[in-house]
Amino acid sequence: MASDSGKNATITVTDKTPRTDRGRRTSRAILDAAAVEFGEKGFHESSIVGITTRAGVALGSFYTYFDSKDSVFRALVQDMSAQVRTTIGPVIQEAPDRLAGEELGLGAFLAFVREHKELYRIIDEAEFVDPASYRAHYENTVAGYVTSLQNAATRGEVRDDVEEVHAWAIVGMNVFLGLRYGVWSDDRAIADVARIANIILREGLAPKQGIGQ
Amino acid sequence: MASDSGKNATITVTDKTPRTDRGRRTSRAILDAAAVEFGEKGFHESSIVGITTRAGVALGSFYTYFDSKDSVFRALVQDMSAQVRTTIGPVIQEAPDRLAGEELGLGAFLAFVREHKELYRIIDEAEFVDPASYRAHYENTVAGYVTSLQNAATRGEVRDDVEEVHAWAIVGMNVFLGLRYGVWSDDRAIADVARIANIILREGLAPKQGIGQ
DNA sequence: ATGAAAGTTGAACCATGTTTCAACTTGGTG
DNA sequence: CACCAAGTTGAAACATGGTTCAACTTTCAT
Repeated sequence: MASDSGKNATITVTDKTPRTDRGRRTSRAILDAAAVEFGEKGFHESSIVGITTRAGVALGSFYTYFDSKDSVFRALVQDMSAQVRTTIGPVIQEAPDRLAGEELGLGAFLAFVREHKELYRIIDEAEFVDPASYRAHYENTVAGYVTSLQNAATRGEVRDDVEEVHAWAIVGMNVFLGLRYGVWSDDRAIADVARIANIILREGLAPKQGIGQ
Repeated sequence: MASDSGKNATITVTDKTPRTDRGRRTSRAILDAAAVEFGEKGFHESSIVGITTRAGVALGSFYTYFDSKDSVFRALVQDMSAQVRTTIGPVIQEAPDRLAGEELGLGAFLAFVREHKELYRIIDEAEFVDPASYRAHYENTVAGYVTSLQNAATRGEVRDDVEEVHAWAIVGMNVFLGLRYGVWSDDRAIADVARIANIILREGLAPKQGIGQ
């Protein structure tokens, strides 16, 4: 107001947000390339040159849109974290009840992981590259689970003492099943894995009771 | 036999194994220091200088016993992997039945993790630094679980269709509980966490049945 | 058309940290 | 006591790759 004349105050926001379409395109290209590069070689083996080469832009352009190697990685983690939530969440909601939702959700998760092995790796590596995001990712996930499970409890769909520990257990289960049957190998049908895991959640590992034996 | 004369064939084994007591001592010191350094700063933030300084030896001594930074890390992963197995295995065995063993085992695991947060971190980071060892670690763990569960099944202690998927689910559950309640925070009593997780394994999440409701 | 803002470029700078190596010390053996 | 293998040392060579920057091009509003 005082020292500036124009309508558009020229703040020193050396914001790295692209201002034109061209910029947005390049920025996107770099982000996508980074996802591929990080997913393929891991954070430390990856290089900015590798990223910009994949993206088909010059090295320097990277710094037009990102502050550092860490910062793209962080951006990516946020992105993936959200993507997972957005993909799986709705699937769980649609199910008739929470436990059925759990099976569908795991199925969707496994499918998603198989389709995006890179994403998985990136989130996992965040434990070391960007611990805060990693923790945030799982704490958010778990928080969502707790709420959703407790709602289900009021509807009598799950035991009424569900709490955080249950949520962490389920999430851990799913994450490992994702690693083993999603990332490492496709040797088992997604539906089978999801079904078996779901039986654990429904009945536990105890031997079938009352069927005679 | 043919070309060598002495009793002790002078092979060119530029083996880095220490030959004297002094050597063994130094080697141990370096390995221990490496465990601390890696556990504290992670693989990539760690440096050889950091390790040798902690160990109280000169930089060069490192290369008397190890080939590279990667190689100590690998040695360490093997070590920890074995340590976990050796600590937890017996605890499970001692239990009256498999499901009880699972609860005791998880308790022991949580205690172990709290006592050795570094170790946990090292094994986890192996996923990126030394993927083969990481995978081997968990595949071994799971293989042990499968055998042990199937034995339990023949004794009627768990459902008789237990297989790999169940094992991965349990391991994943335990790993995440270890991360959350062992590494990240001590805010919950180990026994409580182990008990709740065990109830999941015994009964699942379904609401208590037949108690009225 | 034209000027300025936005975007692009890649060589050069720089920091970091691994690995090598030749001189030196230690400790035990004949 | 002399000798030698084993061990120790840390300065220097070396490699890698993140980050900067000043010149250049494109875009678009006036």
